Amino acid sequence: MARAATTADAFNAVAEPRRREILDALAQGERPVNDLVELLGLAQPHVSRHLRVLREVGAVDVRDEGRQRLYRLNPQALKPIHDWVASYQHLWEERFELLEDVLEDLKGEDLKDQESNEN
Amino acid sequence: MARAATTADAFNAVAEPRRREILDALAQGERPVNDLVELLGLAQPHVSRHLRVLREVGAVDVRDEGRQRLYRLNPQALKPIHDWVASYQHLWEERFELLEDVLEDLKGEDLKDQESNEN
DNA sequence: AAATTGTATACCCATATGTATATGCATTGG
DNA sequence: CCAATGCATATACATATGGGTATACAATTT
Repeated sequence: MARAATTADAFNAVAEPRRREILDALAQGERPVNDLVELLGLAQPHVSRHLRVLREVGAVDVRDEGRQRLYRLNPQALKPIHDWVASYQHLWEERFELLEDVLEDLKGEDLKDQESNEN
Repeated sequence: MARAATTADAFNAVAEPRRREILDALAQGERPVNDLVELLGLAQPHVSRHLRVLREVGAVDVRDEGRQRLYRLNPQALKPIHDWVASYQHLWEERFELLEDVLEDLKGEDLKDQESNEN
């Protein structure tokens, strides 16, 4: 077996820096292909290919407008990635959590002043 | 040019599901290779290879303990990924934010007559 | 020292990458 | 209806993946 296809999932699709650039560009709004060609400095066929990959994993949507194809970001496709890394976030922020634990303990010992505050 | 090396950065390293599994396992604590072999149901050489990739991108650290090698998660290596996706988070949560705004407005205007909800 | 255990590395293979280049196919303009 | 424009797809190529299997190496046990 070879490496998983770039179209296998968002993780693979987004591993390619150019595709991240494309998504970054589309985060600012819908764009035709040639806009991206200029922005990335890549040949048009390459951009089209990258867009195809992104489309296949649902990271972008297309819309036909005359002879242009307008690509639009579909951010929800990135959510699985976020969900996965987010579960690690507390690990690199452990120090803060420990601090919070301490504060929690302190609060527990004399919490007669406050009762509810949400964040 | 072929696809970027899996060792190019955390994005590429983590695109492989088995490597994510390994990290998930290590999130619960230091483990020797054979533990992971059993956990993943892969051949030992493959696990060693995956660990090498993860080591090269700094996602894991190793420690020698007798004839075992204990691998440990280094969560900070995942931070760049988190930082990148996090910048998109507000986009897929926009709907909720808008909804919250609306609710806020409704509450402000007449907060006695409110029970319908949207989907 | 020899045997055993725990890992790492070497080699083979099929696959699919990303870039390059050329071509195909709509849509719009004359 | 023909040319031009905006994209997509087809083909060619070097690379390196992940899995398999065999082997090498280090530490411990005997």
